[in-house]
Amino acid sequence: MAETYDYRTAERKWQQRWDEEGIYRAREDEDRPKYYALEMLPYPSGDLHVGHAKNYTLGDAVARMMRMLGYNVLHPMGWDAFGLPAENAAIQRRADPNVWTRENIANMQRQVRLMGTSYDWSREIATCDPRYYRWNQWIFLRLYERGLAYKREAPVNWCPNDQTVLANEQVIDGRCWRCDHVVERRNLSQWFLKITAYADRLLADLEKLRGWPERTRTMQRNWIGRSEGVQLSFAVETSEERISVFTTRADTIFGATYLAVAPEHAVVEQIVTKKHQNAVRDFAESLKSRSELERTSLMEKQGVFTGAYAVNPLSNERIPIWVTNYVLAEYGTGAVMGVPAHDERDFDFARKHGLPVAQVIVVPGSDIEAPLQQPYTDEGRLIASGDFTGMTSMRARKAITDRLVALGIGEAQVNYRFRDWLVSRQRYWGTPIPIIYCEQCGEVPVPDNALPVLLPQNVPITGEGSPLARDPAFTNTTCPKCGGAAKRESDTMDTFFESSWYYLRYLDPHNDQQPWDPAKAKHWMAVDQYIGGSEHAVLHLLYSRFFYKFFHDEGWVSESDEPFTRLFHQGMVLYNGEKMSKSRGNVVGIDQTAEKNGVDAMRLFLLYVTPPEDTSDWTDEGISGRVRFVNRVWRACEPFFDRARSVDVRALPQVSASEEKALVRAVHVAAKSAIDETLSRRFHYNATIARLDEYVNALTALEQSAPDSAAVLYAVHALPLVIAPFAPHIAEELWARMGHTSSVHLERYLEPSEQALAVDEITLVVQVNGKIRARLQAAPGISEDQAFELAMQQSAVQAQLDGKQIRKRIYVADKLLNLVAG
RNA sequence: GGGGAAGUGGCGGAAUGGCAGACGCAGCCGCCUCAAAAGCGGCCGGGUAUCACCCAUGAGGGUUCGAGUCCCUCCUUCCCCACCA
Repeated sequence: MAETYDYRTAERKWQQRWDEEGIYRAREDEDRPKYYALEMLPYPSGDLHVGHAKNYTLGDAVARMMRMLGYNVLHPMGWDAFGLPAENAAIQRRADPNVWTRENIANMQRQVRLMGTSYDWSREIATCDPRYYRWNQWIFLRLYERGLAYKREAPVNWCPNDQTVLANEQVIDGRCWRCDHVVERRNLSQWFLKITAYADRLLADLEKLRGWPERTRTMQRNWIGRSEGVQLSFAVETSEERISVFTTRADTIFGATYLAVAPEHAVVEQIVTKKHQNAVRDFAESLKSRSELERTSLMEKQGVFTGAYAVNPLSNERIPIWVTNYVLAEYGTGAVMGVPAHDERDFDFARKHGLPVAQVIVVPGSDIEAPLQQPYTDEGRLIASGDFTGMTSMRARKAITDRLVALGIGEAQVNYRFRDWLVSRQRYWGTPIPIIYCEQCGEVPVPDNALPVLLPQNVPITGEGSPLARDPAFTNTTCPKCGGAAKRESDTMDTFFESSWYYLRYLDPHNDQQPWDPAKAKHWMAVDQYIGGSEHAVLHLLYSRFFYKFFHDEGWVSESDEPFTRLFHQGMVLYNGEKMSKSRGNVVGIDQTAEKNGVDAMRLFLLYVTPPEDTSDWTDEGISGRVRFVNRVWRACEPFFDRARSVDVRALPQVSASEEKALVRAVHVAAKSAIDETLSRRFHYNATIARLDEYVNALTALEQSAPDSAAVLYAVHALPLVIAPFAPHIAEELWARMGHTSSVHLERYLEPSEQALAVDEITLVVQVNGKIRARLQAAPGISEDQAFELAMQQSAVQAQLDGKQIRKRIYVADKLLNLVAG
């Protein structure tokens, strides 16, 4: 009676063994090339589902492949453990955020292990651990010393539901990224990180990131939003005030027919005339009470006249100053020159409010006297522009900028769309910001030797206001400078702070002298392959690049100033075509799936169902195909354990029959596919697993017809080696059954042999005028003339050539012969 | 409105410019069985005159001896950004 494969027992046994023997532990080793494989660290929300599993399975297959290809692989895992869900659990069911998070970590760690992943658990981190967030505070202080962390009052995004501020990157379509509540604008004093100081490098270095998806680079480019232009000021007729505007189209300055100012702009109060005061105030008030979402979705351009006029510094024309809803207070100077003839928004606004449209650029091929029916936003040759008339737009921009500089009222300027990163949060479950406020000394940083500033336990969390601010035991302290009574900062850090540098802590997770040893960073960085969802294309990936450039400037990391050499976004997993969610109750959990199908089948299915970057659909029928595959692998090997033992898998078997050669070839084709997909970084293991199917199908077939063949014994013994990165448990079990005492995962991968991959016979396609008329079996390397002779003997070819002359012969060696006739 | 990616059987998908549909799922037929499950074998884009030929990779054009693949136009879907001056 044949023994059947018991995946439950085998999986448990091998996971335990790997753990005990620490076979995935990484050590610095100068003799082998290093490879840092990393998946984005998860938030410990409670349970893993097959969506997580896809991410970790892909990363694990890559790490295992690289390990078997001779690389010294670092593959760590940890927990992004601070954040709002823990606090919400505290509010809803009085759970302690610390206990809640620890329990979730324990459960998710169990599930990640259950998947048979090859992580080095000795490097595990949790960001809510004081031994970790201590270094958050340390890094914050270094940023502070460099002037890269600062506090200021600014209009910020406030989520009334989560009772905290949000970074611009966390506001999606005017809504909170976590709870989807409409975000409000508030003027608050908050901590910022000066990411804009790195704007140019963050933008320019995107060019270096050839191993990143193009669309992610484009998204970052657009998010940074660099634009070159000139900032110039207009005199106000009845006031000492001047109004600065930013424009990328200085060449259109003679076409300015009004100035448009944001309602929040400080100059408005100074210049507005008595007569217009009420209208302007009402207008500003009507906008203030609206959320940013309402304001921007309102698209319709509105505005009121201030009664004041400005003077165009080059044409000396007098133009009215309007307050409008379409000028953003936070971008540029909060004011723009309105050029209706050459800007779509200005055109809309001017037409609505009866402002003149002054054309200053020639529209090619049209009568310049005819009034413009639509704005002309392309470049061209200038008219009606004083000294600059006749110049091209490009030349005029330069000349006009030079003139404005000479007049002392303008300068060339670069503006960025993105803003500094708002990092303070009015929440409990995060890293305390290590700053103390003293009445005598002002803002004082906590000294390094007083770190960490511990997050206090047992603080009441109600969901209203900042919990730390209401805890006097925490806020009351003494000033590190003068020793007098002082107050601690009660805000905590955005959790993206922790995740911006965690990949460095893995290198040196137990260091209590510094966040990491720069020598270790020199050895292991940069991350060779980073794998995670595309939802972090801007947020986490931009922040991390910023941090890493700062670390590089400080000399804490060497080599590159980019942390992630190659990036891969895996697609999400649906269930029966629908998004999985707790509320729908259609989440496919890891525990049930592993129990029902086995982990190897689950891993194989996730890699097989689609290319990894595509959205995959989990179906119960689909996984059954891989369960069948695992069982087929077992049945193909089980009767041959004893005989296959003595076969040397590192030497090709002596075989002559074509079926035997075909089987040996199938083994090597599969191995080559696995290697090619890994080294090309395409990771299309769906194709590799199809080759594994063919391998096992060929093996099963030959076992029927020639069970004693050397090819069968070779293919049986090689199978665990070839499937090891994808189905690690059954691979290990088979390997052990064939007499090996050390792990298959520490073996070198099967090296594809040219000889084994070679074919005895090729099929040569014969075309006449591009249509297939015959197929010839021939030896590889057949000459064109020989092929032609054989082709001409084919009746189907003769029939097509009947009465025609061959004008041309196209020959692709070992593939095709095309006869062009007419 | 701008930018990006993609359209191939009932489904997921495969195919360095060279045999379209590998491999699998579902389905159908058969073997095994008292029966079922499992397993094994076969069929499985459409048409017709079925050991053969014709049509077929969203639609239309182009380049080429040859196009699913490259170029242009259009249609559709998905994603991202969206008053950034």
